[in-house]
Amino acid sequence: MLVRVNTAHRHPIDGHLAAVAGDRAFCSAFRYRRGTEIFGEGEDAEYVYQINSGAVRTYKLLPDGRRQINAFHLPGDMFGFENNETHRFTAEAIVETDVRIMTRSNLLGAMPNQATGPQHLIGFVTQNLQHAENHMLLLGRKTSLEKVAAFLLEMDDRLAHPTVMDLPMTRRDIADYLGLTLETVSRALSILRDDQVLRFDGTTQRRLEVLDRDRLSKLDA
Amino acid sequence: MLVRVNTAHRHPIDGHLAAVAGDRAFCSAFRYRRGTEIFGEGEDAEYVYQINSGAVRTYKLLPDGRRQINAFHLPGDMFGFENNETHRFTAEAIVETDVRIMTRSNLLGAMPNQATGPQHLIGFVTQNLQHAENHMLLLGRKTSLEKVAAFLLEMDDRLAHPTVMDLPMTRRDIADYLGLTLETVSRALSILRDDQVLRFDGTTQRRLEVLDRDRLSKLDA
DNA sequence: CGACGTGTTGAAGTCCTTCAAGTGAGGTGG
DNA sequence: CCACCTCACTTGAAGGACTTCAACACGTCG
Repeated sequence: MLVRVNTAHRHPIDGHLAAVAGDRAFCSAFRYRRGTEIFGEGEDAEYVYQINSGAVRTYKLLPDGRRQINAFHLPGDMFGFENNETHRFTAEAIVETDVRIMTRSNLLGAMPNQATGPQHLIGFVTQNLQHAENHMLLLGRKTSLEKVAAFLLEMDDRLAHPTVMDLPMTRRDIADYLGLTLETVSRALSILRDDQVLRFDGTTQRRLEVLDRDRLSKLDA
Repeated sequence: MLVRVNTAHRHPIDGHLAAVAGDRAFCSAFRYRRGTEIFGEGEDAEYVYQINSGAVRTYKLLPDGRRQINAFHLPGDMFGFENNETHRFTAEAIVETDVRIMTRSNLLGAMPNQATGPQHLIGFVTQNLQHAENHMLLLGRKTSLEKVAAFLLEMDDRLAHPTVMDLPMTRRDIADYLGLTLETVSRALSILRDDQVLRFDGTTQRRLEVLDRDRLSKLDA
């Protein structure tokens, strides 16, 4: 499973949720099974979540079912914080996932007691915005191969360049993240495999090793 | 020219910049000619801007020149505020544009004096994030006709549903905002014109009237 | 074991892009 | 004042990248 070690992409709000919010904050644990909805688009934003283990996808749907995944969240990541009262997208556990939960009011109530509270919050939202801006460039202007290369580099980076990556998401998840179909993602991965840029590890197609990061970077525009 | 009247999309930081930041803040005016760069990606974020009149595009470029426009900014809009020290994209005046400028440090220094300062800032960033999230769905999962319909609805809404819209941006700008080519945008607009959804006003193709907002909404997924 | 979920690969199709030509408005200079 | 240039836009035709449809392989799990 994925283990979060990297510091480059670390959230400003890091470490244990309760530690950030202060002692008064109440923080409890929860477990979601694979495929379970954590919260839905439009629901009241009662809680803020931090992943202990597992992985989460957040996405929006069009009326006819077309899906756009905004982001994948890995251990250590915080998600579900909304400035307004309701969630702007749906969150689902990709695999069995352990999270820490704190009520929004507890977090907000505890924050101002610490001088760095509001800065942390702005930093968190800003980081999400930055990711979204980069992703708009990817979605609007990159080719399928560039998209898949960028995805692999992002995962590789967030997993601190492990020798083998064990991706929690399906090809369809990747496709809905990159604005492609699952077949196109599969084809792109096959091309990269044939070009010796990556290697599938074992029988499962989710475990792979990046063999040539330089070439991958060049492929990503 | 565009006149900002609408309240629905109004920024939390509204009204005159200096009024928001407090009396101590120093705020000056500046004018940019059509096509001029206001700031570049990677530059130090010294100033925060608010548009008095005109229009601004913010965008990112790929090494080979492919461009993705994140957002169009109209009178009343604030832009250029970065939580980190450098600008994450380039800003250019689309037409002759008057802005109010305040140094980042002045704004940040004056903000905490007002109880609502940090909330305003978070709200501003959150609003940008919300727009980016919706735009990712558009870029990744909508068809060309849906994209153009969504663009028209967005402009119509931000201009408070005027009888005639006078768009400041070119077809290429619209295309780079929607992840399309200018020809595809032009074709989509022609289809909408032929279908009596909109009408071009006069000889210039930038001035147009939305004839059927309901049909436009249905076309936008 | 057989059913299902996931992934790969091929072939056909389609939407958008690319290439190309033509129109019209606006600006410049002789 | 108008020829001339340029820029923005439209429209057609051809091409291509990605999607859609389809078949098959492999692991997992009831």
